[in-house]
Parts: sequence; structure tokens; C-alpha cells
Amino acid sequence: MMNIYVGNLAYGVTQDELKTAFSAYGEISSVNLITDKFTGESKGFGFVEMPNNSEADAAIKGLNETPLKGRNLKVNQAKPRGERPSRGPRW
DNA sequence: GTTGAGCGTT
Repeated sequence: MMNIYVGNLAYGVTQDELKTAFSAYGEISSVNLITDKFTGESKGFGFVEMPNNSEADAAIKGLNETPLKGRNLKVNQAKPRGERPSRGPRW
């Protein structure tokens, strides 16, 4: 499974838009559009999970720097979520 | 507008 980061998204873009765009290059496991917890507004980025590595790579190269809803997408392999400091090592 | 979460002990 490949984790894909999608940034520089327009606020009008939804998860379905991302799924549709990425599904054109391969199979999609899940789509996660990040929205602000308090305002409910889009943070301008999201994540897409694809089970096939090669298809994910094709989607990244195919959709990176590509305009969508007026903004050009930034697509890269996602970095793992950082652990919370509150839960970190205690000393 | 550029790397994600929440519950409280997996």
C-alpha cells in the first residue's frame, strides 16, 4: 500500500474529486481530505492510499503539478504521521 | 493555504 500526499488543493475540491482523479491511474484504497477540526474548512491538502505501488507512482507523476479547480496539485509520497509529543518518551 | 486523529491506557 502506498501513501500519497496531495497538497496545494483548492478549497472547492472534495474527496470524491481526488478519488476520481487518482482512480484514473489505478486502484484506490481510501481517500482522506484534511479539513480543519474547528472551522470545518479544507486545509488545502489530503492523502490518497493506493494498494498498487506502480499505479501509485504513475498517479503521482501523472497528477503532480497538474491544475485542479484553479490550483496546481502537489503530489508526493506521504510521510508517516509524527507521534504526538504528549505521548512521547517520559523522563 | 504544503504532511493527517482522538481516547484517555493500545
